[in-house]
Amino acid sequence: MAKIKPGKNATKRDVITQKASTLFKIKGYSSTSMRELAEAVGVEAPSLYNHIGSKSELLQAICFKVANDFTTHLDMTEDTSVSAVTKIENIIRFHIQMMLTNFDEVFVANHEWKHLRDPYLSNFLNQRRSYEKKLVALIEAGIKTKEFKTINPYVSVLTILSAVRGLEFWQRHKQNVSIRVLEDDMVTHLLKGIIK
Amino acid sequence: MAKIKPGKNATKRDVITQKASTLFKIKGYSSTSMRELAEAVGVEAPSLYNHIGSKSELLQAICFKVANDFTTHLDMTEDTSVSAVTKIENIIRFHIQMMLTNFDEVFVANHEWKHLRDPYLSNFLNQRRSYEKKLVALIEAGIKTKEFKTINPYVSVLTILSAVRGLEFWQRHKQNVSIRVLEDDMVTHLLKGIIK
DNA sequence: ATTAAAAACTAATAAGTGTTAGTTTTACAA
DNA sequence: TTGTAAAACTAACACTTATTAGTTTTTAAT
Repeated sequence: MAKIKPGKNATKRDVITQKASTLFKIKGYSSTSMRELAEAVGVEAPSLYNHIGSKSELLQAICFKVANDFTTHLDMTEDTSVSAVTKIENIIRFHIQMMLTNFDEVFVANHEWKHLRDPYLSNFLNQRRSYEKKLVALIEAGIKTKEFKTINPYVSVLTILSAVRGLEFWQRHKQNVSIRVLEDDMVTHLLKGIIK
Repeated sequence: MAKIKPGKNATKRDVITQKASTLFKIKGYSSTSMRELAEAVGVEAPSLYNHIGSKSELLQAICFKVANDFTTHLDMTEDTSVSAVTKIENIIRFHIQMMLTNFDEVFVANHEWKHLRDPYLSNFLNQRRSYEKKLVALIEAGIKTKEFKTINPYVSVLTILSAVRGLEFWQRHKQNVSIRVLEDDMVTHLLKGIIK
């Protein structure tokens, strides 16, 4: 009785991982049982272990998939020859797009990474720290070219990353604001402020 | 053997709640066991129940304490007769101060509210929604008086609240940026942007 | 010193956890 | 149609969970 039906280019493991993302997002990693996950997949719990190694392996897969996507995009952006403002704008827009198109995975990577165990926990934190450092360097470059105000670059990175993360909360209000307005207005707010 | 020693104006229940805040912040609500909490307090697990009703009651106390603090401050600010800019600035600064002085509780309220059970879950979400609405109204007022750009007020509220929440991540980097610079630069970034 | 309340303790319970072992069923190529 | 590998199943394990019951110890007022 092979109940798990993968889509065209998705393995059964992918299906499980995707359902796990949704459940981890809604209930949290610790509060999601393998029996619940199995039910979401349409299978008994032990059957999952024909496709995955463990529960924590699922969390690892989700977190590092997201981390790698962001790192890859940042590295690409660094190599383009555009102004610092444009680079930052591109990065902000990429974050917004990721939040909108891969919501569950990004949410889990943002909230449940603390349940990773070493060495994965350390790797994840190192990767994130490295990502932040590159962003700080970008802001510093923009300050040097006088594109940006001379505010503390780390505070700006913090402000930008956090604001973008806040799109988590936007999900519930989708109906009132179009994606276009949201993206443009958030970029405007973060680059130019709200004061006229 | 009365091991729990409350401070001057703190009941034993307060001590337990505070330790719970710290543990819930570090490990998450679901991953924190009553045995762990008891150990942190210096007592056996069942002894906790002489002072509290249940684990979930602790989460409720933490979440609503924080929610009420924010609501109270917002209501006070609404009643002052200053410009919209000043009101928003005051609110931003209050959020930053709360993040710095009541970090554990605020963190738990921000991250672990999903483990509340009804009717507390609904109450909490309603209170938060109401808070956001008041903020939106403040931004709208500022747009009407031409203090603010005409961007979507909900997006701005989202951006501000999320940016401030991001101070969670700042904890680790305390050494590099002073509280004063952090607060001022974040306010500047959120009000005036980063572009010169 | 006696007493009553408060708060600690030990022991236990019922439910839920991730996971393994062993077995049966399914899917598919020959 | 048969044989084989993949993947499902049931049963079970060892452990942890929040919480209750019942008992003993501590605290503090008389």
